[in-house]
Amino acid sequence: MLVYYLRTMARIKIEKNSSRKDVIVSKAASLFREKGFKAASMRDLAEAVGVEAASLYNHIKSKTELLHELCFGVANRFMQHMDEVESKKTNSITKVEELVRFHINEMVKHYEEVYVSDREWKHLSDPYLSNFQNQRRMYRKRFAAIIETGIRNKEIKLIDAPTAVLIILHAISGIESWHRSTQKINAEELTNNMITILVGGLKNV
Amino acid sequence: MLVYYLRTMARIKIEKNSSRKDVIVSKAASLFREKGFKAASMRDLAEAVGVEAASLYNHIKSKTELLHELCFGVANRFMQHMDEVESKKTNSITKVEELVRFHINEMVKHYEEVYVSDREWKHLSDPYLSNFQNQRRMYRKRFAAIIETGIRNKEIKLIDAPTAVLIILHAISGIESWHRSTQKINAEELTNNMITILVGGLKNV
DNA sequence: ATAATATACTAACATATGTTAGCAAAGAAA
DNA sequence: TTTCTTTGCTAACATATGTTAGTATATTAT
Repeated sequence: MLVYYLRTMARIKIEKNSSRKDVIVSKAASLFREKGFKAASMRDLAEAVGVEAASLYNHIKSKTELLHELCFGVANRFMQHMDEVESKKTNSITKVEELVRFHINEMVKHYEEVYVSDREWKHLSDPYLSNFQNQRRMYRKRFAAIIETGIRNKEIKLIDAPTAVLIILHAISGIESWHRSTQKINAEELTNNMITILVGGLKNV
Repeated sequence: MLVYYLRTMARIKIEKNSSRKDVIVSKAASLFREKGFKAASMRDLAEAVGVEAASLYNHIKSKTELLHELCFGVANRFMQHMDEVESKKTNSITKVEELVRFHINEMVKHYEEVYVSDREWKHLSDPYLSNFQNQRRMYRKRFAAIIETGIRNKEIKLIDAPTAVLIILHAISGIESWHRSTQKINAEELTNNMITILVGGLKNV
């Protein structure tokens, strides 16, 4: 008896409530994170997805569209959270702490996307590029405003607020190294350490 | 009378005590910083230098060699400084402060190179890649060791030292945003703000 | 002035890359 | 089953890119 092993056509496997495009975007995130946007080719992506490069174009418009989706997905989440925090009636230090916690949490849970949004947005093209840059600027301004309020209320030291924002945001993006580290402490411990250092400082008083 | 405007051959202009290769490496730094290593082409670089792409190869071996030079140039300076700091007989907080000041100073004075070394080393290829990664790991370990000593001496709060290092280094790399900012405070002021926040913390005590 | 070296140019190569066209197969709707 | 839509495949394209070969032209040394 002859048995013919006919190769069936590949198919992108999807989970419930997710499209094939979602799968592609998600794999793109981890590829762009690993190699960088420019160095990651559509053929690489296709292989990761388990399909031929041309097939991807049944689901997406272009490589850049993938970057859009990733960058704005992340940016929107952050913007929305900023709205929430601003509307709360807590003091400034608490707001700062909440923003920091959210950042860390996003970085830990959606590592690849946040990382890509943070490091690869340069490769967006206008009008998306300017749009994205504006959103970032806005976010930082609003963050700085919270710190400035805290300074006026004497909750926070007299420092340059934009510099503080810059430090905080970049410090958090350092979780990248933590994420790759072999001897990771757990996420909660990491968060607490970060809050201690960023909010409380290093010096023992 | 006929006047012939004969185009003379282009030539890479050099300053005293610098080779043509130095000029190329330096221009490469700013290109790689602006566009990223992969997105910056040798033709871009050639144009920046004022010469045809092929001519670059009279001075360099390959595009990757440019990245080597940049990355290891920076790494070596940092390693050497670490040697100096370790050999000093000051307390730990002072050592940390000195390391931070050096970082900021390097970032401000050799912005492009430091930035590239920090963000584009991924595109190195072995054996340079592993070599570079090892150097980084070593540097962070030595930095963490200083902090740990400080913790034992009760100079520094009881925190996870590797996390502290991670925060500090990434916070400093945020100077990139400062560097691009239109309303820069001056470098000294920035440094002091950073030290205040990183070493002293945000909270007003 | 002549020879030797350093540096630049043009042309071309091999390869990688994003993307499209046209067609085949699979799944869903009728 | 038949029809329609979705999703995949192969082949090919245009372009960009790193790099080399071969040659011409400056600059430096003799």
